[in-house]
Amino acid sequence: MKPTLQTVADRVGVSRSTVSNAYSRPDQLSPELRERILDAARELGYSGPNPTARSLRSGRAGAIGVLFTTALSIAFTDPYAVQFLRGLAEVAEDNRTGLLLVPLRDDDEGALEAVRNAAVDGFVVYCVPGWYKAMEAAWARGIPVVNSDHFGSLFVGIDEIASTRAAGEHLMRLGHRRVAIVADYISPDRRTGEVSVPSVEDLGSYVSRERLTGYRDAFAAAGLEWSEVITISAAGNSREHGAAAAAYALDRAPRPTAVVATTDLLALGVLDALAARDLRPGRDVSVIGFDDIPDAAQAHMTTVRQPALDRGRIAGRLLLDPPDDPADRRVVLPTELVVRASTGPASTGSV
Amino acid sequence: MKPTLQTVADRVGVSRSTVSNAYSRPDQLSPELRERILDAARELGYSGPNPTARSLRSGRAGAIGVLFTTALSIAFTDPYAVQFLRGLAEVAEDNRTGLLLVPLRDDDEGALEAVRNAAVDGFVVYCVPGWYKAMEAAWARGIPVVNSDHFGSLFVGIDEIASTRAAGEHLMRLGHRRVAIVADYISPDRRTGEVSVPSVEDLGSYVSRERLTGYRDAFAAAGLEWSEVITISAAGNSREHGAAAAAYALDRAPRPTAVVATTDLLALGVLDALAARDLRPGRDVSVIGFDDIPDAAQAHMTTVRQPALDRGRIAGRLLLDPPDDPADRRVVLPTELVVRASTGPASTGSV
DNA sequence: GCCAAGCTCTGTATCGGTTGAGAAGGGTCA
DNA sequence: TGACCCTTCTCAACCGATACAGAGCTTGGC
Repeated sequence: MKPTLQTVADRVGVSRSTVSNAYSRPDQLSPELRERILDAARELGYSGPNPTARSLRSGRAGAIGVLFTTALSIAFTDPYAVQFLRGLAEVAEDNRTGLLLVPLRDDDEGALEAVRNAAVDGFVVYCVPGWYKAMEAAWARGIPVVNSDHFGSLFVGIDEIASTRAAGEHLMRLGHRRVAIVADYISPDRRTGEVSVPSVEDLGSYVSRERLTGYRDAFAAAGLEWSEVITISAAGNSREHGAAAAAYALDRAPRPTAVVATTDLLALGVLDALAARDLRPGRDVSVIGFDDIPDAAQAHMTTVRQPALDRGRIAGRLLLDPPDDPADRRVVLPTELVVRASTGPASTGSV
Repeated sequence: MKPTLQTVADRVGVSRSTVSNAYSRPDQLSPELRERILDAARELGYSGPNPTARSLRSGRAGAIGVLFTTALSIAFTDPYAVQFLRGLAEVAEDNRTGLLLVPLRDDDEGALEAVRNAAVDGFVVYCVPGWYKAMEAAWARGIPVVNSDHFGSLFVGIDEIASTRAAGEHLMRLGHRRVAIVADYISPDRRTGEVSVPSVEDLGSYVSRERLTGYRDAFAAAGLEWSEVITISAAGNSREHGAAAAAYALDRAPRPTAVVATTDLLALGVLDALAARDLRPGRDVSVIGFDDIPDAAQAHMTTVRQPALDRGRIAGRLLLDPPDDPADRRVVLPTELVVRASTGPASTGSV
């Protein structure tokens, strides 16, 4: 039988409360008694109060739930995601809180159960497209949730629309009129290939929806109809998927003069696809990404910089100490268009 | 006030147990009553049994603790680590279990508390060098621990010594006699630079200790004294640190004809350092890594392949269902020396 | 010398469920 | 008709701790 508080209490001849205090509120008892208690505990092999029991009584789980899509590895493969997580972990660490990764299965029922069963003080929704019911379940738990789409929930993010609108305007100023967009999560079956996105508003994924909206608006302002823009679905957010998707843009005639992507990882894949075809970024085809991960700078890629680390940190703070004022519950961080060599004037050359 | 089982029970007019059964043991009550209960729950905004309370009673936390060193981001930056984690997550998912990342602070006391406070069913020790007391605390919890150094604990790994011995023999066969080793966690203050490692056995990090031992043995068998081998500490396991460390080997005279590293990430850094000096891998200087991450193949780098995904999977299985037979509690997976272009005959040229 | 204030420690209620024994009611079978 | 069983639900104990009120004893101020 594992020792409990009571075991130790009996051994020392004090009450259970006193042993509890020895661990949780050292100022509540004399140092000598505390020492005796800790000695007895050591002797009995008692390694401190049971975390679960403590959680139940104190009402604090000591963990933040992080909801993931199925592909955990993909999530960790994205430097942006890792940075976000790191910011989150930093704050969690300072608050003596852990990070509970909740892998969501593909089947809805399993995902719901996972969310309902997670012993956490709050959830961060992370790379989870809106069509998962899991977000709903998280919200139903009645604990703080960062970045759900629910009204009144906590939010930290950027002005996605304005960010890509700026990028789009940059492209329009350069004279591009044949443009392709590579995006993740815009086809429900998650395949790679050209898809028709008649109304951006109906997209399930928040991020893709907003980023596409920004581009659409910028293009519209310059007189480029959305229906003329080629939208290509990538099966996942990775360099390889980006390259595969880019093929659908680059191998058609007339070839687009610009290919933009909703993430840097996808955009790096587009650059790979250019290289494979001996096309020069910024001259033959302009490319824009999103996030500004370290590799983007190395690749001299134009992109939108967003503060990933800060996003994570703020998500953590919002969760662990939700502000009362509704205005403070939504934080919008600034972004910046970083122009590098991968964008240039539209090539007027043939095909 | 949040609704509880009792709230729902009162509403429907049944006992608390019955409501509990409605969620956890549907076969114990009539379908109609169950429906009525679930309806009432929905109406009251009750989202299922409190996970913490359930854990307390049932004795299952529903999470595996993953102990990390401080730099969470570093851990996620290593593709090997990500693969391992992915294997673990896969098994966890199948067992309706989450992954609790426990960030360990630098100060011992904080780390201990984090370990003692984690509501988990077991721990996986992950990139934690031996000098952290946290491992001790995990063991003291009396729950399964994978890969602690304790006798009788669960273990999944590879024969590190034999792996690097094979790599070392490969190097010896090629005639190399001026060799440098780049390793992480071999200097307590974690700085970059040449360090003296008189006795490999005393190294705190299990992994570095074993891998260096394998090389030492292979070198010794070929008549190369350990004291003649240059050992260089890297401040962390990353490409950049690897490159920085490599400088201490490459910029000396006579220059070593081979530089081996304890991880692929470090070895890739060594290759970067070679490139910066216009030295040809495999011709001017031979390089060997460890892990065989995808980038290693792309860089044509000789390395030791270990099954990261399987390691994660098996770690998970050991933890969630520890075998009774002590023999089954230790799993040693096979490795393979993958010879690529980064190793070649020792260059006999001047300096 | 007396009362208030402080310091230590105890007792009891409670956190929100799960569990196994058993009660009530209806049906089957000889 | 009575013995027996099955289904459906209730009861009371328990999981391992924390919170809070208050008891007993020392101190300190006046």
